[in-house]
Amino acid sequence: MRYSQTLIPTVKEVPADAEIISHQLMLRAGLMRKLASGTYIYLPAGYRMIRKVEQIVREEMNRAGAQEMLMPMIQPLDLWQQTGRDVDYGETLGQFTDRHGRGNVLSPTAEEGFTFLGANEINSYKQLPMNLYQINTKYRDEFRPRFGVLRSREFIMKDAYSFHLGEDCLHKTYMDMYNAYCRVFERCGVDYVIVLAESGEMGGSGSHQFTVPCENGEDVIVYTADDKQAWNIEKAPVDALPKQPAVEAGAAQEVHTPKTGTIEDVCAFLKLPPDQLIKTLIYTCGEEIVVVLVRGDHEANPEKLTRLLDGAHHEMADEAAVVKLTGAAVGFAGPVGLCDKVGKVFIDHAVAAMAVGATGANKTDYHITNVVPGRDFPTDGENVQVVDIRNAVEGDTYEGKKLLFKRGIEVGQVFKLGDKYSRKLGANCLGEDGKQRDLLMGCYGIGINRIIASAVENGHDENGMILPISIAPWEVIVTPAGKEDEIVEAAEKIYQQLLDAGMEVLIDDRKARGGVKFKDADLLGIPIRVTIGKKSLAEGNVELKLRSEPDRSTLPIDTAAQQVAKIVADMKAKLNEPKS
RNA sequence: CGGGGUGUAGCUCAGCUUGGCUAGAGCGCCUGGUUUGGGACCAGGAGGUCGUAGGUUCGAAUCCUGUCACCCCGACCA
Repeated sequence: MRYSQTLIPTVKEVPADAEIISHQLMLRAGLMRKLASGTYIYLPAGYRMIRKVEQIVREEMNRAGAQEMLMPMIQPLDLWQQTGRDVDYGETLGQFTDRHGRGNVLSPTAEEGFTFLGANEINSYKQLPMNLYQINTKYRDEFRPRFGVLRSREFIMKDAYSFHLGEDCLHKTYMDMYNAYCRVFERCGVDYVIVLAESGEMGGSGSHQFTVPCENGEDVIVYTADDKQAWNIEKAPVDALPKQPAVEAGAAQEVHTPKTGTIEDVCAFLKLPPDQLIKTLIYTCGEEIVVVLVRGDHEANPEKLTRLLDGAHHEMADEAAVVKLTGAAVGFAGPVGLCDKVGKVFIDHAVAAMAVGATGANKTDYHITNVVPGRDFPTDGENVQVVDIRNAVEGDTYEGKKLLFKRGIEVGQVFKLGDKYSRKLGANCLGEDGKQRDLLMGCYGIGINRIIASAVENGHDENGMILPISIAPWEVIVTPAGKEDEIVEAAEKIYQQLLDAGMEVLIDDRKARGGVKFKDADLLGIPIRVTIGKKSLAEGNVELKLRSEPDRSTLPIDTAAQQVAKIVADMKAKLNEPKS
């Protein structure tokens, strides 16, 4: 590829609306441009990277026995209504009505489509296991796109769906995909950690997430101090806190606390630290009211609640429901006298461990102090459970081991879906025994664009990107530093030799000064630069500069192409080595 | 959706508080010349309905109102 004939619009200045380094560099290096909030145009260099990542994914999927196909991106709404996910996805689901008045969905993921296919085409156990995938554009109407490509509305995802009868069969494919994912991320040259995850909107019964540790990540990873176990924050379990020693608490007492709707206000007013408050969260789950109690300084964990409700759809109660239940304005709910009036009460361990606390009085502008769990409200009973229902925080332990936190970018996730979709969409088949059973499914996603952003987050310096050779837009850049005929001719010759040796090469044939070319080559993060300059050429040499190394070296011009080919091969081989 | 911020040349921004000649700078782009291994220099040039609609005014980039777009924080409130 010739630089002069390619659109690589690098810019010197940091774009004003890019906050994080990967976003800045992807714009500055001319990989992409923004079309609108959360939608990006991929330019030639950026798209080359996309295709290279796709190709690695494709090879590993095929190796793992999955078959590539293509699902429409626009899907009928009624298919989504059959699984109820039109509701579960909510506003994030992009929809439009066509000229015939039919509802359509812009696919944010494709369980429905693939299950539809499975329902129609899989009839016998003899076809199983079956594992299908696509690499396709996904659309999610994010409430707030941000961080460039990390949370965009439109993105490219590899999504695979497997079909089985029997847990063992599902588990085997699940592990095959798990291992394939490890190979994908290793080959792409990104560091990753595997964490136990909740299955979120997907529903199901087992999941691992592949996360690239990085400061700007949106996900929080929780791991034990011995580094043996890791979870997504949504899933991380915490030990129950030790019961605080009982104190001589007087009787519970109502206190007038005007205009104190938030924990902060209440703390300030009552002069209590937040860990002595009990937060009362009210949810509706169908017709049932569900109450969750957590300590004032803790956060309830929606995924843990979902699990406790067996995946039933629920949401925060609206204002009217809260007023109706508590008889008070929002902000003054409390457990005292409330537990009999609701369907379920989940009390976090940390609340049950409190000796005494303060909480809402179910009366507008009043709180109650000196509340003793177990005395003033029940901590057991038919509808009351003490459970782990909050997010882990600094200082928590699990099985006695200290929990630590770091941020990361989720680049892939594997799920066991069980029969959640197959049951609803009638995807069943005949087993060996001639009996009809629902198929078990697994699903497996990889965010293609996020792999690139992650690689940039973790591979850059003050001059630009430092890319792994497997996903860099070009493996080698040939830079003639000078416009003398002999330099240009030598550069063209070595360019041709490198091409002939099967490498992906960019020749910077622009009529620009050397410095400009070096800056752009660095910004683009091309792993290997071959420079043809006057001085070294006179000695029969070219220069070699690795993007990841500070120093340059020289190669004899006659064997340079050969040696560069070897370096490229070595770099690639290194990425293919199994992780130590 | 709530809060905050920003919209002026392709990019980064100044000008707005206190309205007033033809709206500015740097980078980028075009032409000519000198340079030529780490984002060169000199000279000349192209490029802007100041997001948009309305209002106030003799006069609006500047003041007021609406609206749109973009960015940041939050959306678990008890």
